[in-house]
Amino acid sequence: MSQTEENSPQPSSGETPVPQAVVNRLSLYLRELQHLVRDGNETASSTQIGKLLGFTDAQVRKDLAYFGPFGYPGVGYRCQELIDAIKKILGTNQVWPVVLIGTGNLGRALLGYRGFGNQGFRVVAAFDADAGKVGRKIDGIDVLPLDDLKKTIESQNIRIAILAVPSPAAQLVAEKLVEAGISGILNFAPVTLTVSKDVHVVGVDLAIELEQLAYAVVNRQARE
Amino acid sequence: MSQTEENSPQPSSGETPVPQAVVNRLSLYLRELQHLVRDGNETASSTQIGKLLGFTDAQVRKDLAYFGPFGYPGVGYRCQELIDAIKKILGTNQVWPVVLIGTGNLGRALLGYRGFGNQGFRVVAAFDADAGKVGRKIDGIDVLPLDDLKKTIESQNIRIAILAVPSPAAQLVAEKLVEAGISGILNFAPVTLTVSKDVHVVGVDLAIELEQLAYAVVNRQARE
DNA sequence: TAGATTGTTAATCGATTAACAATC
DNA sequence: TAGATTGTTAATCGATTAACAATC
Repeated sequence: MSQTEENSPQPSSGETPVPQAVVNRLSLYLRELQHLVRDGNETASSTQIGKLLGFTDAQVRKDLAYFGPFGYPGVGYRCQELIDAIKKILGTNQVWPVVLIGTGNLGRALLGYRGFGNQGFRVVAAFDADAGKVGRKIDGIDVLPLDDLKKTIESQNIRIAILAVPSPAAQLVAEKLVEAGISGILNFAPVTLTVSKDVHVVGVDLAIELEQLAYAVVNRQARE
Repeated sequence: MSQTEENSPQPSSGETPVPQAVVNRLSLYLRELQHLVRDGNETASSTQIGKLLGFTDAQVRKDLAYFGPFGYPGVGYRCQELIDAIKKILGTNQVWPVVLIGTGNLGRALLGYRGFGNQGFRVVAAFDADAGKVGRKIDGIDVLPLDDLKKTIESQNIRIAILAVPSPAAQLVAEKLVEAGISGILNFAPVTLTVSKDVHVVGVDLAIELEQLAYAVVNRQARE
């Protein structure tokens, strides 16, 4: 843990803030670079990276340059070095303990999801309002009662929560999370959460993702 | 089914294409309007809708106006009417049959997810490469062998697939889907899929979503 | 009518791309 | 050195916001 902002390579406050779109692509660069390393590549140029992701080379360079001069003229970017740099920027060079609320269908799947661990996140506890589910272990993780939320979050200094409860409960649970000191919520309930400005919410609405596909298919837009 | 583009209210090709960001927000408007109706609201103004979602009133009006003059000056938008209009635009005024590939942790959770049905999607079949899983029924849906993919997709005229297979298999399965005639893929594998330009891919990478949260938390950006 | 709210135009703001000197 | 590729500036492009006449 210890996700403090000390010695982070982000532009210090006061400078141009990094656009959200850039931070999003940063995660994609990271993922792609990890694949490149796995395939045995030592370096990659902005053109190569861009081709893989469908971006222009200029965009790749500009995005990365927000955070520092990582590239080597004439050579490109050293993959592993850039991976380490991006992880540090995103804060995933260390492991974040996270809690999961809601052990329904989706919650249980998320508990078993291996992708989190690979990228610097570890679900340390699960919570459920249903007394019948409390006390179980799912994929080795204890299911605790909601009453233990604050205690757990405070004692383990947890900053991020995954919210996978039914829609009608989402707002209330979100408020409990904030009250317990959480600063980031990954919300799977298809509702807009209202939280104070210093709490960050990323929403994943599976139906919305399908709707976007439906629209694209109906309008048969060829990409590019 | 019959997701043809006949009598859709989208701007006919040749006119200004609607920005992707607008289509994304359209889904959010839909979701919010459905909540408003559930709460007994007959009409809503652009200011109200914007407040709920954190957008300006001007943006709400401009977004909606891409698709037609849905509002009533002095009154606002009639919620149910706008819901119906947006559904038609997105293509979800009819039910889309979809297939799911991969019945691991995540795949099974998606099979049980109720949110799809509410929004115009129905999973009609699941597929798995593992012969041991084939033949089962999960949440009432048959698990079929990958060999049946093309047959199923063609016979039921399926356009959209949900891909929840392990990363190493994703690209290959995606190619099979495209070969079978799929035009839209909701991809949960943390890889960039390479498909022909007329196939649409929406990616959901759960680790990336958490990374975005981590960045926001580390940089403790107050929103707004 | 007066009040509310739309659709739309013009102004602003921000993000992407192209181009190129600097670098290895 | 020649070739490749960066970081960055300026130009372009697109999206958001403000303002307001038109409408109910």
